[in-house]
Amino acid sequence: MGHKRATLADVARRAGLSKTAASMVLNGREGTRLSAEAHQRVFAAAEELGYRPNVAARSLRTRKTATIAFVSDIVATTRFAGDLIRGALDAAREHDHVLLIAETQGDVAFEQYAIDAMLDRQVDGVIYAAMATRRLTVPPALLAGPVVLLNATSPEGLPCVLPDDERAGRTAAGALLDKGHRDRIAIIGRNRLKETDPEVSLAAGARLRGIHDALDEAGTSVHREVSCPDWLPEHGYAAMRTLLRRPDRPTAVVCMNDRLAFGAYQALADAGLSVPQDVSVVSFDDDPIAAWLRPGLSTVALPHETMGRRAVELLLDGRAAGPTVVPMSLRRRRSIASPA
Amino acid sequence: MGHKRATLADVARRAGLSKTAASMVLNGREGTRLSAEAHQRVFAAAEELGYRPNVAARSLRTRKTATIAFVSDIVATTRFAGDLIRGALDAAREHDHVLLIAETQGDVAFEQYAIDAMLDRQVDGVIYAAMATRRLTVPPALLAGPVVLLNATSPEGLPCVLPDDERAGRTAAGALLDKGHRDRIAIIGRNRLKETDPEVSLAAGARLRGIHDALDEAGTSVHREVSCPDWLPEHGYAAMRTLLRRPDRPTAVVCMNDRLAFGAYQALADAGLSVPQDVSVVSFDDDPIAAWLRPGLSTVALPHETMGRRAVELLLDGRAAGPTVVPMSLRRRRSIASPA
DNA sequence: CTGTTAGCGCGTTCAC
DNA sequence: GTGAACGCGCTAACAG
Repeated sequence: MGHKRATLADVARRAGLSKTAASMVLNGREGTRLSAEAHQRVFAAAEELGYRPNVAARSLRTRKTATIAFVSDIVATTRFAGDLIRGALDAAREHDHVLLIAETQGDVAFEQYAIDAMLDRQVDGVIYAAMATRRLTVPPALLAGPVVLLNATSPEGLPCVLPDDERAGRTAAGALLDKGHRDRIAIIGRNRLKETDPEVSLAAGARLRGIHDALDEAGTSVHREVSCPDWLPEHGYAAMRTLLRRPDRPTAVVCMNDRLAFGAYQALADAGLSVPQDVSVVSFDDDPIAAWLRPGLSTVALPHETMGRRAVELLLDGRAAGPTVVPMSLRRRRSIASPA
Repeated sequence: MGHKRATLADVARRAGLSKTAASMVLNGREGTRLSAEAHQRVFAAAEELGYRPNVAARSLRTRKTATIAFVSDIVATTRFAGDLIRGALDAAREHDHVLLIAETQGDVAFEQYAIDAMLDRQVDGVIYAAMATRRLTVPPALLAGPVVLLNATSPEGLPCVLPDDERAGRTAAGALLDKGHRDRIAIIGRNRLKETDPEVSLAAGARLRGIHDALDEAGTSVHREVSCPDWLPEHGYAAMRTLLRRPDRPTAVVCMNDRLAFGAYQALADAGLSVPQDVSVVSFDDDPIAAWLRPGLSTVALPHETMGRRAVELLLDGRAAGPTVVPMSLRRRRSIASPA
């Protein structure tokens, strides 16, 4: 690949100057040390030869590769991984950097491999990403250089980027309160494990706190809460069915994520009820299905692209410490109405 | 990053040998040239120092970086991008390689930037991926080194990896025929642009041919075909409604992708019809929603993970030319039954 | 047989 | 403005 590329020596020769001079000119060093004429000649030569520096050679001296490692636990599983990566990619490009990616699949051996591979390539820093917002422990090898955690925190208090799930909870509940819902708001998706183990999820507890706080402040409280073994459509379906079995049906439901909401929609349809006339629904994530549902699902969006971007900015900036919280905003669609 | 790493010189010194000896031992060169004892000493020293070669330094001489560029048009938009990448990542790891990723966003300037950045880093080859199966023209700069197209072909006849959409079409139609559907099979998702412009889609035409061929061979033909401006749920919804307006309602429908099928499900539900008792549905892609729908949607899966894997295998193997076709298989769920 | 010396590859940087 | 060394690992040529 890239066989007969012009080297700095070629440029220097063509410009009739030394490699040193060429290097200085091309790197914009030393304002007046070289004549304007020398500048012209070097630029012209570089242009004519299509010169591009060899990053490997350069990094040997400078110890900078303009390359960032993006290591995540799982890239393929969730639709959101792509947004995280895209944001990171965009920011990297803006700063003339490039991304080396690897995934650990939650496997210690793979993780070790990935980290070694990145370090062998002298990356300038690493972004360590989790696909579910959670706390994790960072492999010690990473602590030697710049790291930022993406969608995760760690006990070490490293710089990290997190979505603001607590405010998202307030936002979701607020959207319902604003429309006049009050004493018949239910929650679908309580889950003890997700709520109590920060290594599993940080989102569940935070969203819940936000919801409860908002209702508290409005002088009311949750009507009913249904637990789910996981946050999948089938669990949302079952949860909504149990809510509908009771006579005092809720006027509104907040689902802990969009997949649950999808299941809830199905249960409502099966029961002959319609959204939002009979029951309003609000949720979290802004999964693509939120827009595909009929009526469109109002949901508080995960700002994954922004988060990915912020992570590389923090990494390149270098002076960040502690968490950076990215706001989540409500995508208003048609699933919320005033109670009948 | 990686500040005080041990160098080859450190290893050699500790082993009491020259760098040459250490290098040869560590690279497994020259069977008997060095004593067994020397081998021991070098290995021991390397082990004790945690030595790992500096890839940049090595590549300066060998011109190999054990790094593959993965350049795609769009990573974030579709859920499938992740699978393509994951497959590539897995195969890369198995061959001790690493992936440098970039996306062009369909923008010529971004593409130029990405390619230059990859080439500057002396990647061993590039995988050029498209998120929708289509024909594209490869930037000339890439033709200088090993390239494989992923989910795309090019006029140049470069090595490429494609899903077998034509057989997928036969498979989908076959699943319906097997259950006894015959003269009332409809298609949702005809689209002249996708079917005729290979730079837009190669999948549409191929799937359609497969479906038609299978019906031909069964001595029948398509009952009705509905065009859609795009392959989104809303278009599937509209298409199904137009089918249902006619008195001779189809007994089965094949949707050109799962998102259309999702819309079709909604229209059927709105009409009070049920899948598969009233209408059977089969589709393509195996989007996650296929499993979430009720009943589960039977669909012919895009083998994205396998394709990603195959692409790096082809690239590293080096001797491939022309297309490699990856089979698509039917995910049997509950959306197909015998006609009433 | 067992090993070493002396560059090389490419760009940066120090001392003159 | 320049020569020469340097960063790190590989390798042709050479020597005990």
